[in-house]
Amino acid sequence: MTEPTAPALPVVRRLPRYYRFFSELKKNGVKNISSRALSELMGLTASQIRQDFSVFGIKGQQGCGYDVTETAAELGGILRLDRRKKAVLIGAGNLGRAISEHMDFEGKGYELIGIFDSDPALTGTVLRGLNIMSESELAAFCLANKPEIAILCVPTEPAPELARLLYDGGVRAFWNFSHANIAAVCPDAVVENVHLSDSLMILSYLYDKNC
Amino acid sequence: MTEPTAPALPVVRRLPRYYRFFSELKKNGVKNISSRALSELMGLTASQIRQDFSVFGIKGQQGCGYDVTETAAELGGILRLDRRKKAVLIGAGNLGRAISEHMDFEGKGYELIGIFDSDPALTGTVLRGLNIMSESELAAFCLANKPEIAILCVPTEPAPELARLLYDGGVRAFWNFSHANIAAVCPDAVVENVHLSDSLMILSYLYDKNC
DNA sequence: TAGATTGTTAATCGATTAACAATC
DNA sequence: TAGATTGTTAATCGATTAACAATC
Repeated sequence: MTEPTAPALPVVRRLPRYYRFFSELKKNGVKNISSRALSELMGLTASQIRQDFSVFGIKGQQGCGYDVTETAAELGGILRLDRRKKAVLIGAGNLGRAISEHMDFEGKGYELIGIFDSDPALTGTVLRGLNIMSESELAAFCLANKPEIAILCVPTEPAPELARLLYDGGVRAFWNFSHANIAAVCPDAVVENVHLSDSLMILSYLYDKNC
Repeated sequence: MTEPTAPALPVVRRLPRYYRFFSELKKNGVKNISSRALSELMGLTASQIRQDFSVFGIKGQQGCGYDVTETAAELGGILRLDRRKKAVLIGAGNLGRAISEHMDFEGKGYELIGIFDSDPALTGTVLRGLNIMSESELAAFCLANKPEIAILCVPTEPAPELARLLYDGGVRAFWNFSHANIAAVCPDAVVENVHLSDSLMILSYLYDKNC
């Protein structure tokens, strides 16, 4: 009896993009699309699309492709955008403020329930309709409100300790903008890293190569 | 006579991380490190590190590993962090403001020389020491100042047109935070996409799978 | 029915890992 | 010299692509 293997990460990482394209097609009133037509739109091979979809049991119909509305809903369901997730944001500096005001959390099932910062000057000021709290209140807040996900917009140095505090408060998912190794201090938590500076360095490399 | 093949993209994407680790080691006064010790630090295999380094001609010494200072410098050179690059930022909303104030551009060789926004209310206000300009001034600014790189912090809809304007003004590299397909309208430009919302959706998937 | 297109299996391609002779 | 560790080649593993029978 073999365990059903989890979908490969490269496939998972393509899901949000599929979701975006199907949402867009739906908005444009497109009813069906073949893997062939979608492949041209997305710059993938039709084979890969069919292969990816089969991993998640997304079914089309021979002769007329995939139902746009149905597939969009399935992709959203696989990504669990419907599932309600309570989130806290740690760090209300430039990045934290931008993330809190720029992202469409609700559209992805996230509910931002608390914002924390170590700077006393920020405590009590309002961001996205929430009073910024002191990091000293974090542990008690977690116990009382049970957030599941934390967004780490703090510098690399304080990040591991804060992550551990959140972990001990029950948080098991981190959206990590720092360079700290969160996985190392939070076993069996999931960590999605966003390394903006790495991305900018890669651009520098690619640009120069291109010249 | 075969063309020397360009380094594979997965290897290139690991370079900034190597650079960060070597910079850190250097800061900590570490003189040498073996691929084995580094592999444990970074969570990679020693084989992969040696393989990656050999792609870029980074040499160690049998018996005592890689010279930290030297390797850090080589990695920085490969990433062209030394090379001066003039950049413009398009879009001074939440995200644009955060990026402009949060990122260490100088440390990566970037010089932010202009910020643009379509909102007349923002025109003339100061951000990172620069007067925000109207997008109507963009074409003339490019002709006069020759930026090489643009940071796109605008919504998806206006992004392609703005990118094309920049492209016509000589910009050949885009750090793209929108969902627009910039490559489609800017042939032979390099595009590094940052899709924050995709990242947040992946976290949602991974978290739920983990439960 | 005939044409289009899926779902899946097999083939290919590329990336990672293992092994080891060379050598500091 | 002996031990450690590289640089590189060969083996393995995994992901992508091609092919095609099934079928709407």
